[in-house]
Amino acid sequence: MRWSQFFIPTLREDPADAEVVSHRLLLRAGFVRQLAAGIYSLLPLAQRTRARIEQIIREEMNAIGGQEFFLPALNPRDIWEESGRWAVMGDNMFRLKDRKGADLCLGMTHEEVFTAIARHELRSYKQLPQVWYQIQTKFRDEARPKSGVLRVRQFIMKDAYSFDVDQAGLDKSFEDQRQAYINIFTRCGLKFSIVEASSGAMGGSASNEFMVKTDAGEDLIATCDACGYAANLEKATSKLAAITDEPSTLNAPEEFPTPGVRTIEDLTTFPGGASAERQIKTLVYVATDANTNEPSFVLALLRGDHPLHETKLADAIGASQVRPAQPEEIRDLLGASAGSLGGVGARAQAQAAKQSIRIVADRALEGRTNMTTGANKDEHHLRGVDVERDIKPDSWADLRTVASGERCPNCAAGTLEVFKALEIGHIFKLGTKYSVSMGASVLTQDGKEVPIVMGSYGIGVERIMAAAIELHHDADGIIWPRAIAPFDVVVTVTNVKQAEMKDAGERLYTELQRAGLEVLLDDRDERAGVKFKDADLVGIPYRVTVGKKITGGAVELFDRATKETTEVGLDEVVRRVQELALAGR
RNA sequence: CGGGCUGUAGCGCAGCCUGGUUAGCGCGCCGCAUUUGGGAUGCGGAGGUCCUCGGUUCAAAUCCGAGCAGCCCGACCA
Repeated sequence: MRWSQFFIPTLREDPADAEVVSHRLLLRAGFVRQLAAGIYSLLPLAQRTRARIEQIIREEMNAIGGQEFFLPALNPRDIWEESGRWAVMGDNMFRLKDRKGADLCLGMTHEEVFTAIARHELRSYKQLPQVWYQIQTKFRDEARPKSGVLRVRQFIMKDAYSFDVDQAGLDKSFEDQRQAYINIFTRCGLKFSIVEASSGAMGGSASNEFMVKTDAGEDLIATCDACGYAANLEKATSKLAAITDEPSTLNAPEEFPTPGVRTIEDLTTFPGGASAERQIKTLVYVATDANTNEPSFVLALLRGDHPLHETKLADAIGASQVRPAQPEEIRDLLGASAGSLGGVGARAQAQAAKQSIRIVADRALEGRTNMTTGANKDEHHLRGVDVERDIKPDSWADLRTVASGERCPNCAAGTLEVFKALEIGHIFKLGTKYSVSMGASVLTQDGKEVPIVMGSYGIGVERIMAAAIELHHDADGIIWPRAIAPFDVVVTVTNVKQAEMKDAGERLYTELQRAGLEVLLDDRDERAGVKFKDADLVGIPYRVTVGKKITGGAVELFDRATKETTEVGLDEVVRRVQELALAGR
């Protein structure tokens, strides 16, 4: 392409609304323009990068036997009713009606459509496994689109689905996808972590997220450099130093007045109180059951200095969502305000209020004795509490949020660090959630009908683009990883009015293209400085500068990443660029 | 959905509080000249429903009301 004819609307100044780096640079370098909140147009440069990313994805998907489809984005209501997600998706789903008044939606993901195909066409174990994928537009009516292309309402996703006859088959398909993802993101020049994650409303058993560490991300992950342990904070655990409780002289908890004490912190300084590690934190939640949608009360117990992770609580009790109880709800239930709550006698209190509660205790409380907690009576606490003897939790679960500096759960020496991260891919073992609800089954070798065991695997294409920028940029602009740059090399003619330079640039342009490279020829009648600035901003990995040295048969080769310039003879520049650029593919 | 902020030329902004000639600045854009290796200089020029609707007023970018849109924080997020 010739720059003079190619649409690259670069901006000199930073756009006012762009805060995150990738957003700012995608706008400034002429890759995208915003149409509405969370809706972006990809301009020709972005379209080229997108095509390269998609090509890498296709190659890796095909390498594990994936077959490419293209499904409709416009979906009828009925399949979403069958899976139960017409209701579950709530306001996040774009809905519309056709002329007959029938309900339609725009696809947020495609489990339903792929499963609808599978149930009609897959009959026998002999047809399995199948790995189906597509690269397609997804629609999600985000409550708050933000951060440029990172959180949007319309985006491109590679979504893949595997269909197996049994769990062992799924394990293999999942592992294939995992390896393909590693290849894809590595080829795209991204440094990433694979973390254990909660599968949430997708259902299913296991899931891995592919995360890029960046402050532009919205997730928090914990990683251990020593052993490579990595988990989303909604799953992460850590090793705690053991606490030895002093034996209590009490056979039962003893109540004592604590005027003015409203928090764990207050009680640590209260005469006769207790340090935070020796207190039990009692939180009241209202949980919505994932199956029945019925609300119920849950008491979550944690060590006084440990924060609750709500997703862990929801996962632990099979709730689709949890919310903190309102102050009035708490008073009706336990007869006291937050600040004086406790698990001791809580069941009886709730029963008296004609409510039932479930008590879930964090594992850090296992075996703990002689602790202090609220008495369910305002400004009174109990001391000498033995968690198992006096509270008898219904279940134990990991509920606490880990923090930087805690010990790795997976190795002896490591320490956890918590980082902000951006999710670029997510793979799920779905199991039979959709095949059962939508009736997709096959016959096994011994003639038994079994639901197909499914997996679901997604990659956000624009997020790869944005993550690459978050990771690779400097004060002058983007530094594209070579494999996904919109062009391999830009030939910059410093002065197009000088015939010798112009001609040499044209010749190089042709020769580099013949060598199999994607080449941009900067043939604009601009000053050299403008062209250098633009080339840096757009982030093309290599620049061949055709300038005054052309009279001596030499040009300059500029490396965008290192900013090093080397003088190269005209006769060898094509070979040099070819070596460098193709090495990155 | 709660809280905060913003809407004036393609982009970045001033003007608004305290209403009053022709709405201004920088960048970009067009023409000419001189320049030509890191976002040139001079001269000339084009470009505006001041977000929308309604109200107050002799007079509204400016005051009042409603609405719409965008950004940020939070809640939410297959």
